[in-house]
Amino acid sequence: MESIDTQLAAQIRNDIILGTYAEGERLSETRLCETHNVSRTPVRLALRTLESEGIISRGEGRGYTVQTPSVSDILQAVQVRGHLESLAARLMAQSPEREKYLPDMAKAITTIEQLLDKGVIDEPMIHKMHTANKAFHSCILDGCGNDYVGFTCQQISHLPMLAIGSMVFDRSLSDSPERMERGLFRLRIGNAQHQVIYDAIKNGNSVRAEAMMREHAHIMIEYIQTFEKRDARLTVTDLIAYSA
Amino acid sequence: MESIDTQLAAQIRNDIILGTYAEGERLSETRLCETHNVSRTPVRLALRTLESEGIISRGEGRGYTVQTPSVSDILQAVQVRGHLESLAARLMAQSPEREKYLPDMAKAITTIEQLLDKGVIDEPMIHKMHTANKAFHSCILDGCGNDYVGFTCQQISHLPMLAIGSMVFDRSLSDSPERMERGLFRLRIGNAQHQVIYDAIKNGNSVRAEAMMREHAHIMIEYIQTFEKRDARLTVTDLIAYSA
DNA sequence: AGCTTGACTTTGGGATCCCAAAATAGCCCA
DNA sequence: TGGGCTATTTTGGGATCCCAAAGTCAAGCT
Repeated sequence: MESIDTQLAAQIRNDIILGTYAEGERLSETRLCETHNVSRTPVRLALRTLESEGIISRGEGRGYTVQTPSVSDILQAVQVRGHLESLAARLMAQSPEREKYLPDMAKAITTIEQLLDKGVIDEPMIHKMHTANKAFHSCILDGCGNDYVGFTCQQISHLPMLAIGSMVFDRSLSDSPERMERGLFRLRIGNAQHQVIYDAIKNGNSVRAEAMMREHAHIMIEYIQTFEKRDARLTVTDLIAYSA
Repeated sequence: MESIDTQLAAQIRNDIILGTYAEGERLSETRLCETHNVSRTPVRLALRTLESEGIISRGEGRGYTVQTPSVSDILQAVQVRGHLESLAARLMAQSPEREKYLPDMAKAITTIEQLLDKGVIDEPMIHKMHTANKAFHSCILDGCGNDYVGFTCQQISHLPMLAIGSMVFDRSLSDSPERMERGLFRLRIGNAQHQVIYDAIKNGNSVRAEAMMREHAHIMIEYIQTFEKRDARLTVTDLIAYSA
């Protein structure tokens, strides 16, 4: 059982990300107590947590002000995470202990390959893809030997699309076969990059590992930007619908 | 006036970093209440803060366990920060709004140059150096256009040597003139790198800006490693004494 | 009428209390 | 004597209370 303050933090975080509160709105402890039917103790702990996440901020005077993340914020955070992952890839390629993680990485690549060979993108497939992708990326963060890379990634992982191994799926691609094909193609490119990253890390080619991971991370940014082009009014809520 | 929980968090953090608590020690809320003569409310808030900083962790069961950072941890965190700063330098070189920060950066470089020309390293000089260095690095983090770079840097800035603009000074260098000269030489190299980074950012040369910032960050790591070579039993406390 | 000042209200920080879960220790039975 | 079960104590989560500081409003003064 999770403690109330953790749940509460999750709820409020969700509300903020989904835009329930207005940007810059001041939220008071007592109000949150009433709306969520809890006492002030867990509320205060939850607010403290959210403050450290940067989702709310304790400005001058009373009360916390809401900092609703925008699509542009998400893109920025994705860029930071990608950059950190590229460091992780480089470090792992130089780490003597990388052997331990290589089998899991290879397995993740194979799993993704098999999923793609089926040629369909549906909910269970997306879920399995996400699991395998997460496994692959976690291996690199864990195996790089620098705990702070993973730690700093964690610090922004509460944002939408920023959990480790998050992927973007165009939900509209099941509309037409050609779009589906395009979606699959993009995912195949992603997995080909996984393979290159894997080989580079295995062979100790740190420069190539870092460069390819950077490119790999860049794919998500570009993909999100295509969404923005398609719909200039893209919201964070839309993005969540696109993420796994 | 700072709230009690903030002070308390700072105190406990300090105690942990200085090694007052044993690694893996379980610290209980009630105990901290007695030792610091406060009630449990601020203690709980402080522990929450420290948990989000990764200095303590809430493992299985009761109580928090202390995670004393080691010299190796500091080195890892410095590496992460350096990598993030290299991203910031690249982004700033690509940002159209970088103009605004260029004068302050130039000024910081000039200030450091003038301080170095005096040829002495003493406390007030170190303090001024730190201020100017901090100004330079803050400009890049602020001017890169990606708020999350600075944010993630903040997340590890509670560790020793990881505040933005932290510098390393060999306290033993005032012993002999040749050591002093060597210290000055190292600082001059650092400022020369500042100049290169500044030029690269100004001219929009993002590749060079990133590469030079990476090199610049690497200097601190190497320097700390020379301390380790000199004294294999180097502690975090020693490091703090070396930092500005 | 506008400004100032003082009373009242709101709100957040801190302390204390209560309770449930967990750790511990002791006890009983095989 | 050892293993498992229960009783006791410890500890942390949540609620409530108190107080001081900040905000607000209104009345009085200029």
